[in-house]
Amino acid sequence: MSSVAQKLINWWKINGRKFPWRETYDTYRIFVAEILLHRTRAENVMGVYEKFLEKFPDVTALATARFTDVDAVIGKLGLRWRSIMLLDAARRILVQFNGSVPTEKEVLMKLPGVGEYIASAVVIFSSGKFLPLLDTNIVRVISRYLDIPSYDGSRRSEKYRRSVTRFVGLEDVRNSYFSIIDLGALVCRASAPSCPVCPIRETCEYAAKTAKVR
DNA sequence: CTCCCGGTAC
DNA sequence: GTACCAGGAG
Repeated sequence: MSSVAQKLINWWKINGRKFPWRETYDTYRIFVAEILLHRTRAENVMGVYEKFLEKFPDVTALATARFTDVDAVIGKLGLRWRSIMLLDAARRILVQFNGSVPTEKEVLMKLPGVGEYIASAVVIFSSGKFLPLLDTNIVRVISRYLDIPSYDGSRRSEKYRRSVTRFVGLEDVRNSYFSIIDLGALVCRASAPSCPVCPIRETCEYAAKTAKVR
């Protein structure tokens, strides 16, 4: 394992966030969580995730629900169209896959509301297999650490997809990704990053630059 | 590329 | 008031 990945995991074991959707390997629960986390702060998802599973414990329960009942639970997260697509996706999973969420990325990506990120996330977090995963947090961490300019399309950039491997320990892909995401959310924040407490500051280009300016 | 969209932090 | 959020669709 690269030392960067090792440092991130060590840091994460002490400072990482505990979310219920991180404690399961169940594809349905992970699928639901990733949809809810779409462009939405994890802290805000916390409140509705448990309630959602209580109300819709499996694909069948969700697929046979009315839109208004689904919207009543997650509507306050915004992005209403994703509620519509989530319900649509559940119905397709029930009919086409007999109620079990697909575990292949290409199949997942055909579902409404599921793109590159969510499909990869479901595979990674349900199986522990490695796939490149790039969200807002991860892109920001990589951008700063390697001093690569980031733009809106960095998520699909081949350069970024290759760079991810330096931050992920293949022995523990799940927790490794959690550690990068948490670093981006807690330390390497979009505004006012706390470089002094960062576990990988010693080899970070951004930290070196800002230290020089100071 | 733009828009989505409410909640929260600043 | 503005920026930002575990992205995806048109």
